[in-house]
Amino acid sequence: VYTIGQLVKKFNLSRSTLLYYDSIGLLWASARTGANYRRYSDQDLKRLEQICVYRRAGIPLEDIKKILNSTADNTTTSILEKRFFQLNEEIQRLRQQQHFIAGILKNGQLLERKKVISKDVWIALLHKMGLDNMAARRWHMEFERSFPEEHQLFLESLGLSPEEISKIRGWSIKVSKDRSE
Amino acid sequence: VYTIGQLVKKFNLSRSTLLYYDSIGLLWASARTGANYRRYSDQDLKRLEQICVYRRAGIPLEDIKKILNSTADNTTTSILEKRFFQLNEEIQRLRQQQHFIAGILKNGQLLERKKVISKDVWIALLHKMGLDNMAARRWHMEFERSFPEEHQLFLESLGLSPEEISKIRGWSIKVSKDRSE
DNA sequence: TTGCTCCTCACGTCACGTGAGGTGGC
DNA sequence: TTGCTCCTCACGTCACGTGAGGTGGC
Repeated sequence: VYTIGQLVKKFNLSRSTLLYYDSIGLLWASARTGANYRRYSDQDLKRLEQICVYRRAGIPLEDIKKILNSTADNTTTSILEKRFFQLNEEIQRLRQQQHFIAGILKNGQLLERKKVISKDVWIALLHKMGLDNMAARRWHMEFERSFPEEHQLFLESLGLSPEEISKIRGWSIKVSKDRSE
Repeated sequence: VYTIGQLVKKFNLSRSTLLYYDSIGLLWASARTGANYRRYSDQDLKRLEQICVYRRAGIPLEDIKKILNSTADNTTTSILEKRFFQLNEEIQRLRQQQHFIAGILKNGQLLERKKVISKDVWIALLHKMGLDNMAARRWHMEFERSFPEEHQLFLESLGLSPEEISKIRGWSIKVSKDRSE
C-alpha cells in the first residue's frame, strides 16, 4: 500500500495527474487513512500500470476507462485500432504542414538570401529548445529524408563549408538507412 | 467591405472563429455599422488571408500575431523554423505511439486469433469514422509502409483470400512508391 | 516546533463550439 | 410580420499545472 507521493515517484507522474484521475473516476485510492490521506493498494497500482500503458499509445482517458471497465476483449482491440488509424491521419496532417513550411522558407525567405541565420544562432536555438545532440541528429536525418534539396540549401545558409556540409548530409543519410532496415 | 457572414463563407471558417480572433486582438473589423455590425475592409480581408496561411502550417495564434505585427523578416523565419522543428518531434512521437500499438495488437490480440474482426465490420468502422475510399487507401499504404508484416496478418484476419490480399498489398506498395518519387 | 507531505477548491490553458437571450434589416 | 443575420455574454472542451489556504506526521 502506497501514499500518493510514493506512486508519483514510482511512475514519474505529477501529483495533480493522480488527483485528476481520481476526479474523473479513472483511478482512485481504494482506502483513506484517518487523516483522509489516500492509500493506494497493490490492485490500484496495477490499474495505474495499465493506464500508463494505454497512455503511451495516446489513448484518451475516457477510452482507457472503457477498456479497464469492460471484460470484452474486442472493446480494447477496436479502440486500439481506432487510435492506430487516427495516428495515420495525424501524421499525414503534420507532414503536410511541414511540407508547406518548407515551401514558404524555400521561395520566400531563408534559403534565397544567404546567411540569414548563422550557425551559432542555430545551435543556440536548438539549446534554447532543450535539445541534446541526439535530437539534433534526428532532426537532420528527418530533414534530409523529407527535403534533401532544402537541407543542402539550409546548411549553405548557415555558412558551412562544402566539406562540412557533405559530412553532415553523409551521416544523415547513413543513419536513416540504418533505421529503415 | 464585408459582413462577418460573408467572410465566413469566403474562407470557410466558422463565425465563432472570427469572433474569437477579435477577442484576442488578432483580427478585428476596422469599422462598425450603426447597428454595431462588424464591417471588414479589404485590408482586414488581406490580414485574414495571411492568418489562414500560417494556420495551415499549424502556427499558434499568438505567434501569428507576432509575425503580422512585426516588420522584421527574421521573426517570421525563426517562428517557421521553430514550428518545422516541433513538427519533427511531434511526428516522431506519433510514430512511436503507432509502433507501440502495433506491438500490442500483434502479440496479444488481433493478429493471433483469426477473424477477430470481419471485413464487413471493418468497412463499417471506416464509414463510421467518416472516411472515404481515398482515406482508406492512404491508410493501407501507410500500414504497408510502416509494418508490412502486420499488414499481411491484418488482411488475413479479415478473412480475405490470398488473391485479394496480394492485390491490396500490391497497390499499397505501388502508390506509396509513386508518391516518394 | 520545523519541515515535509497531504488535503480540497478554484482558476488557467488553447482555439474555438454551443447555446441563451436579445436586437437590426430586407 | 417573418425569417435571417447580427450582437454579447457565459460555459464547455482535454488533461492536467499552479497556486491558495489549511491540516496531519515524524
